[in-house]
Amino acid sequence: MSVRTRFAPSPTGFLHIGGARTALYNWLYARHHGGEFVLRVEDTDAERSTAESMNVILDGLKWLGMDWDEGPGVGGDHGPYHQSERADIYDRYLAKLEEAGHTYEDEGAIRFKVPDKMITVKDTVCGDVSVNLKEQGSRRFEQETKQEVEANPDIVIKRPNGGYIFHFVNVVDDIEMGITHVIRGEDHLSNTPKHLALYEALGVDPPIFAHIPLNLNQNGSKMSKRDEGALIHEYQENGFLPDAVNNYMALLGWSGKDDQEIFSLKELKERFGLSGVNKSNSKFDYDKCLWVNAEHLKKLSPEALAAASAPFLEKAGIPSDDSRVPAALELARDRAQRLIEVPEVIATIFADEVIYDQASVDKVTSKDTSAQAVAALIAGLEAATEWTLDSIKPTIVTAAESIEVKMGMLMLPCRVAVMGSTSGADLIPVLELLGQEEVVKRLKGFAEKL
RNA sequence: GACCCGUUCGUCUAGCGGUCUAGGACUCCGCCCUUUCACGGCGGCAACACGGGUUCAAGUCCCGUACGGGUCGCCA
Repeated sequence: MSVRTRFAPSPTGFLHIGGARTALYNWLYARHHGGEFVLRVEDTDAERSTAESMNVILDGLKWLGMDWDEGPGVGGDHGPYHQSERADIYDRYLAKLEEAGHTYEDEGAIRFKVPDKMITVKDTVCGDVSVNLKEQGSRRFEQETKQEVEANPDIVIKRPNGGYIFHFVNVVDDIEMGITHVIRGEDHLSNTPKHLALYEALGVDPPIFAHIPLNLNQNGSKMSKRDEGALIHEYQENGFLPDAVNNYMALLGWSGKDDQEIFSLKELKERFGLSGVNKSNSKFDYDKCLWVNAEHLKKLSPEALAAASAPFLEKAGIPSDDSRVPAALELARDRAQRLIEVPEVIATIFADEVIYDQASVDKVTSKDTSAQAVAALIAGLEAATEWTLDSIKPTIVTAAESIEVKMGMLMLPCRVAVMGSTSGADLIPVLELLGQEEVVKRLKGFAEKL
């Protein structure tokens, strides 16, 4: 059986991590089975839908590396892919429903008669879930008054203004687009009996449903766009790798059932399956997401690292054609969890002036041995006849011996004098990259502070 | 409130009746490596929500309770 999945976002102006994760599961499932992934825009609610708000979502998906076989920008045989342009299709389906006597008018709106019987959702993740819509819908809970009131269980499928309602268009589109597997958030589980009733009234076999658990924030409530890590474009801006984000999203609700946690997109594609999806909601953990990104960073080829870092270097004013950049990036890769941290680690190498971190400076200047240490460093390093990775360390050792201290006593002052901070990249390679002249210059500049 | 779903370390999870004195990962804490910063290595803290069953045997099956989440729109 061929597989066709879909992601059907409404254009809200943000690609939310929950939505991206749903998209990912659908995409992964389709790709794993060699099937198709369809993108459809649910913009029936015209007020909040703009081209721009949709582009944000498309850009997010593209950045993550999810391609769609049909949908906005690529076309396909089942278009149009914006619900706002599919009115005639909905009209056609509504006529079918009307003919079969499944609908009636109610104050200008069209309602669908809900059957008075148990409807069972056979969910791939959640198992069988049964409900009687007529019974259920005959009462409604009013949030404001906290009261149950009588209600019409028959669902509205068309508004008096002619607009169609989600449940109806969702079902029609999935039928028309030949969707075989509907993978969506568990918040839709309770809606699914309505959809099943619609499928039956239309005389169409429903697709396979899989409702995936929700991602919650640290407080255990639904993630909102204010929560850290909620918006995909922020990952991009902060220097996360797309594959790392995919990796982390996949892990939120899916497991490969072994101890592997770091997956490339390709591996995810090979291994993803609905049987690995679990039933309970998960809380988003930014720290773990950072760790996953760091792991992906470590695995990047030098070329890929350079390419991914380029925008961040540019923003920091580091010339990417500087011959020292590749070496500097290697120094940064192990201590940055995100690309945005890369410039912080290596900026001092490319800076004309050392930018001193006051706390680091204080730490060094408060020691009365520091002046002597810096003097020894200047003397030793200035006199060096060789300046290579291998030669610098012995030179510093010799300088330390000249004032009868251990090398460790010189490293911190040297670090702060040259790099401006007690933390940062590996010192010796930085010295090598900077060159003898620059290092001595920086040491002398720092000596004046003492 | 009614209905639906869920409940293993703080968090993500493994576990599909015996191999569980419950495994891995993140975080945190030690130690080692490093005469610098990290990476890394090793180790530690830490969980089967509760109560009843079923069974020779239950984290694993069943039923309750509690807690959490979801749905109940002429939003999607």
